[in-house]
Amino acid sequence: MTEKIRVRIAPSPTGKLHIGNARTGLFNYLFARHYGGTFILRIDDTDTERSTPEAEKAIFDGLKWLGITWDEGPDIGGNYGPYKQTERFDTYKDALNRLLEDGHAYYCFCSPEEIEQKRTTAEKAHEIYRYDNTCRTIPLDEARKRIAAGERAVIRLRVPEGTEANFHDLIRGDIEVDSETFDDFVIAKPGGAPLYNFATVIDDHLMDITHILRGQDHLTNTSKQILIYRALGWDVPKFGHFSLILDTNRKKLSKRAGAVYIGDFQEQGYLPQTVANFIALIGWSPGENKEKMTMEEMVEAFSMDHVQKADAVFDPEKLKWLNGVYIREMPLENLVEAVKPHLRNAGFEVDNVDQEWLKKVVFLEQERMRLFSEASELFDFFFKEIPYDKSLLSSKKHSDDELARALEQTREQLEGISNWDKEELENLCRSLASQMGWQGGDLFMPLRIAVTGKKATPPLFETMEVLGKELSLKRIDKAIQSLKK
RNA sequence: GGCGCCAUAGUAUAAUGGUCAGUACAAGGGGCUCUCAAUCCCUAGAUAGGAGUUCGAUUCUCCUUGGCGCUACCA
Repeated sequence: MTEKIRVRIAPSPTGKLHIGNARTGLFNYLFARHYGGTFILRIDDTDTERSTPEAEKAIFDGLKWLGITWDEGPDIGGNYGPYKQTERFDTYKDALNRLLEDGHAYYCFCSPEEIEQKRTTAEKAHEIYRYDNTCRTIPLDEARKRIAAGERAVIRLRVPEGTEANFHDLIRGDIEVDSETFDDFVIAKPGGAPLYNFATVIDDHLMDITHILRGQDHLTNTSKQILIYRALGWDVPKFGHFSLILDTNRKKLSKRAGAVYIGDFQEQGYLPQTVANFIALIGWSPGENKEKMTMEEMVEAFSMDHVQKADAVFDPEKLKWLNGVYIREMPLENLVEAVKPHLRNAGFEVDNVDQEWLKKVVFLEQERMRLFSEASELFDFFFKEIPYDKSLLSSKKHSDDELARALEQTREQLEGISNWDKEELENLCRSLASQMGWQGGDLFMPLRIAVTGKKATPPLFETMEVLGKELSLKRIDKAIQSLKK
């Protein structure tokens, strides 16, 4: 590619940053970086009813969190600004006027009610609704007079009969569209506020966008936009349409699927690099057996050749696995800091405790954690009293009485231990078990449950070491009591 | 309904006009081990169906079926 590449994402600030938008953004970013092009963020806020500043901020924050940076945008400016559509209305007005003067567009005075009625009538008759061109022949000066007199009118594009709007898609190849389906569609609301398809074309052209890479849900818009490019006499950019992300029921990813907004993943304790890495893998592969990649590696490897055509299901399980991979290789200090907010959230004291101790706690769980939000459950016995469940303690091999005696004996020996560290603990418990004629595990499991309240924990003696002598003995006592009841 | 897009194991994907269709997650089994995890080994599992082109198709063409998207004076 010799031309200077310019790509953009143009989200509308009507909600939080959706994972699909984030992926489209990421692909555009990777494409731009790979080819040394420019990546632009534009805010498509022509829908003033639904656009909010909060949503706009969520988009900025979400992209930044993922590590996606842009070269031009509403917050940092650039040579092709402004980068918000609401600030470009004059530009649209000019283009609209040109189209009107040239006869490529015309005013339409049909009311929404009339249109709606015609539409339903057509549907009832099992006919395809197309605008019936009622206002197509109204001369421009007459239309202007009527508007001046207070009538409301939208602006429609004049689409010649039999017009084709086929195009070549970078991902899908040649797309052929039945020209019968076009009608004179609306490009601006009364008052001249541009509609999405129109504003987008103007902006993409004026911002010198070379490749429009977006979701497959825009595939039908593309043909309409091509008609607008032609009416304006502009070159048509290249298009590529990514597949959609589906939930595990093969439906468009919705809130029911759990996390669908980038902020959700952040809250649940996913690492940004996990999420960026993983969403890149939905619908794209580096072409070799490689999955875990840094942003730099993805930039290096990215190519439209390996972008998938078929829709892809988002698999939350694999995301968790990947996050676990990243967590395991995190420096302990970072992990401690990452986990703290989640522990605080669960009501655990993490600030006024020995930080070295906290590090040990986190270290014990590092390879067991897939999500930061799992921390509170994994760690609870380090921070709060545990419930004693006799049935959990009981085993098939030994009676409760035997168990209680064994624990009493163990407790006694533990009491006199000189160095409360994992080696000592293990040596002592092992010899105790063999004295009793027990398998190590037969003693370790009740001990584990006594000190942690859980069957699955980090290695017992390391855990006891971190728990400390006092607390460990206290818990063993309680366990003995509950066994005797 | 109309228009469009898509189709490799449960999921994400790799590959070639011609070896046992490869990898990862998930699943099952095993090793290690005080449990869990991590890790290692093993197993099962896919080219939607039907025609055609071809010496040969999972790959190219067509049809069927299925899935999805769009069908606004939203974006």
